[in-house]
Amino acid sequence: MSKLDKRDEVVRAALELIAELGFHGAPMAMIAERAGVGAGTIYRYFENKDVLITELYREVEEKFHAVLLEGYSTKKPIRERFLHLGTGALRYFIANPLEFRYLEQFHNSPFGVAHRRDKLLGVKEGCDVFRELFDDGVSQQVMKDLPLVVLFALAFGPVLAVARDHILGFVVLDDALIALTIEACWDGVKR
Amino acid sequence: MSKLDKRDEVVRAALELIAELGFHGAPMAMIAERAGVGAGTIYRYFENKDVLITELYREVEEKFHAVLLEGYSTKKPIRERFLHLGTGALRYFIANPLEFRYLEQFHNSPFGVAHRRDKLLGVKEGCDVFRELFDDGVSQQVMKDLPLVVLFALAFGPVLAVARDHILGFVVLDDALIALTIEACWDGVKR
DNA sequence: CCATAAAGAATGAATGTTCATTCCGTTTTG
DNA sequence: CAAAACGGAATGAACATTCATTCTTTATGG
Repeated sequence: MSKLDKRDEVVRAALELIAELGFHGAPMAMIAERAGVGAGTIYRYFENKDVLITELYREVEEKFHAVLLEGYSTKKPIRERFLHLGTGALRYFIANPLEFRYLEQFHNSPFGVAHRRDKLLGVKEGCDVFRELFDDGVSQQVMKDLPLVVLFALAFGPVLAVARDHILGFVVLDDALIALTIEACWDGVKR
Repeated sequence: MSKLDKRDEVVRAALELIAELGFHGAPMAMIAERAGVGAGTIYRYFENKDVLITELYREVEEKFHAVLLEGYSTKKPIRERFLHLGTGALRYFIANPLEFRYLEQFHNSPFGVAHRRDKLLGVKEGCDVFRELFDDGVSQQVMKDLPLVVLFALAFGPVLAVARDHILGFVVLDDALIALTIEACWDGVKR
């Protein structure tokens, strides 16, 4: 196994175990075993568990943003852009439950709050796509005149909630239902 | 301090510390100290930490439901009922940030998933108020014809999201903004 | 009404466990 | 062969829980 393979195995194992068991349910020894690696080896690639967690978050988020922005254009009309991002996000979460659960774990943790603060105050790439969409929507009078944060909640609160419910098996979201759900989110933000 | 006082102090301390620091950031010793009580004393009232956590959840949820149902009547029109529950919930969360954070902690934990499953399958009092509202809304063709779970997500996903943002200081929700937010949620579920 | 004993409650130091991290002998690589 | 990578036992800190002891309340008898 090459050097990079090992790092990847650690990251994969951490994703699987933390998504399923949470940060505190997934000890380093367990991650090492799942990765087929000695416990000490993890520390050759990550200074400590916090760094592993944060780095893994970065990778998961980056991959998510990349997929989301495929075929996205700020030239298209607001509504179309909104539906693109909404269905894209929901589809992605459903297709990648481990990533979704990991992102949720991260957001509902001390890590998450700090990170969120950075995102809203400073400018983090990926976030400005949303900010831009909502800014445009408001200034073009297509969306309700509400604070950015509220529009964000109206748009993505339901997406996260249904993704969770789908992954936990409380509902089955097929393509038709995904489309209807995102349309309903649009009804929430549109003027 | 009487017997009941001591139990109450433990519950209060646990609420404060767990809301702020999470289940894993709030050791029993710390809860005991904050409660002004010996570490062993907690175990006279709660078999172990899990029981304390679950029992505290029960109490917090019960209080929340009681407040929510003040002045609520299933006789009123759907929209009015929806706005009552929505604004009621949002106001309550904003006025009681500790309770809100605690509920969030609980939901995003292994405890929470089991609890949620029970709620959706079996019938837990308090939950049927929502179920009934959405059932009525759909059958009277006032709401979109979507699965209960999706309607629930559309209605309360945004409420939880903005409550979180308000409590973390990312937005200030006054009465006017609360009303606008819940109206927007209504736009999401209404036909 | 007091003295005394029994029961109940409370305490916090001690225990055992779990875990992140380190250390050092071994293996692989270049 | 030297250097880097690796493994996994060893270490020490943090934590939930226990339990022998102390304190408080209540009951009893004179």
